[in-house]
Amino acid sequence: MEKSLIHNIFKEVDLSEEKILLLANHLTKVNCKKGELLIKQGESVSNKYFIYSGCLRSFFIDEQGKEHTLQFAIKEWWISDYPGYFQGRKAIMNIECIQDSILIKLTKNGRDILFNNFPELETFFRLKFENTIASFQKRTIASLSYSAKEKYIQFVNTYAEIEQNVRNYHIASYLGITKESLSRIRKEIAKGDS
Amino acid sequence: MEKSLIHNIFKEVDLSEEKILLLANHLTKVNCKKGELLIKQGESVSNKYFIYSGCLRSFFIDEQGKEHTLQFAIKEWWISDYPGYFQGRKAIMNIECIQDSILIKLTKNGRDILFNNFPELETFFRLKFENTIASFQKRTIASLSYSAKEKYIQFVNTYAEIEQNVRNYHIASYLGITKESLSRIRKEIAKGDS
DNA sequence: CGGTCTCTTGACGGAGTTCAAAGCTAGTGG
DNA sequence: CCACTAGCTTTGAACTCCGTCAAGAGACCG
Repeated sequence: MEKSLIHNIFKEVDLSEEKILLLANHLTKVNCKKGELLIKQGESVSNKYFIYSGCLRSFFIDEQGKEHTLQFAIKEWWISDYPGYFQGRKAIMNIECIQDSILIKLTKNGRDILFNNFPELETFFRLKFENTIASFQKRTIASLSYSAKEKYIQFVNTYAEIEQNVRNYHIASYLGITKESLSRIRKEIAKGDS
Repeated sequence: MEKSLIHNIFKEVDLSEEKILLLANHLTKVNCKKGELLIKQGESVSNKYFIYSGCLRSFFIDEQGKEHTLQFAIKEWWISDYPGYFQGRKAIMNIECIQDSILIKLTKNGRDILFNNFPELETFFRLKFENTIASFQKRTIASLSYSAKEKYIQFVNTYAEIEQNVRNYHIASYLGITKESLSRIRKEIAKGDS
């Protein structure tokens, strides 16, 4: 894989030539078309993906067949089914490509090898994880405390770039409301702001 | 601090005498009475706590003065305000001792020193973080997909030990419902099971 | 154009909230 | 050992937000 991509992914890490080579051997570039499913609920999970460009989402289908979006991921984010990737379980969610995307794939094996040979990488991922956990805490607070309208406003403020790239009904399913409710909320906000 | 406690905290790590000493220098045992607040919303966050015995919870107070429980922590769990601890922000939540507890405190400084001198510890915490992230994903799925009754049943099944140690109104605020709703749900379940 | 996907609108229903009051329970002191 | 209190839980009635179902209006693409 190209060196420039590797620098793009591991911005915060000081990389020797040797380590770049090591990384290049364990990362794979993947082109992915809109609509493709990279991970499927119930199947085993081998990879984690870095988004170089494009947009993905993870979602869960419940017993009634309803979709619930867990996460959107745009450029420079990582995405996977974490119970599957970290704990070796079957995927509890799907990962879907919602725009043509260029991804960098890291397999579980590759990851183990890199962690064993490359302690800085462990620090790199630990820091990412800390930020992820902090974000999850904030999202949990939002979902416990805010009304549908407040959640939508916070979403737009926090993820303006994502909001422009995804369908409204995906946002609704991320916020835990129906597309009809979101439509009414948007109408109300438009009215109030004019 | 006692060596036995250190083994209890870092079960998965192979510890040399030297490293035990290093750990002992940076961990502090804290006795904490029911009702004490260890971290307060809006203040800075210096510590992370391992629960040796007892029970804590983290909660957030919204603009209307309502409490929302984010997490319970019982023995062998870690707890803190993560946006504060990881990212140096002011605490967005409170951490309250809900039973007389014995805690092990790890300061941010202590943590940095330990990470620099002790790579295995970085691995130890990375693995903890991975599990935390996987749990957050599962909780997010639950909060998006399940009815109040289903969430309560899942909570009882997953955290039976916690359920016996905390007040119902704390559980209600963890599930995102009112104490009255939880009371009605419990009544319904009791009726249905008999 | 014609079809499919997305967003909007309306009427109705239901899960959960709110507010107020009463019933429990456990701890405290006489 | 009982009485009192404070904190917790339960119950009821009215209300509200959001979901459901169904239909229509745009928008996009071959």
